[in-house]
Amino acid sequence: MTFSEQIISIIKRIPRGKVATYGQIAALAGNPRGARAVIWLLHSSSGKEKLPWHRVINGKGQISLKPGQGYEEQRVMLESEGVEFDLYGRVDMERYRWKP
DNA sequence: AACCTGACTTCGG
DNA sequence: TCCGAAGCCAGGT
Repeated sequence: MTFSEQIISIIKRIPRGKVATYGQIAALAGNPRGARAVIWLLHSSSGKEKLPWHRVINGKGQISLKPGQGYEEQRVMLESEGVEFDLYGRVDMERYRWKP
């Protein structure tokens, strides 16, 4: 299994209504420092691999996409799964973080 | 092989 | 708790 394949399979395991951080995924794939590599993968494979990319957010518990660049879409996707956002667009990690 | 990019993370002030 | 700087990874050019 290559690092990239690990990332793909891991993201596919994230259950509905839960979210994971880039760093968390990288760590599960065996590379605690590979958060940025995860980003690259989402860019290259989110379309063809049918990944639940919307369940991946940053460590602060918020969506990293900019409004008009996919932010709204991701937020709607998550809310439709039951994930709630506060006034600052952050989610309660203690409650929604995916714990494998 | 060097350099750049990207939806990050961590640490110090 | 918030902001900026520095560090890190994989793939493409």
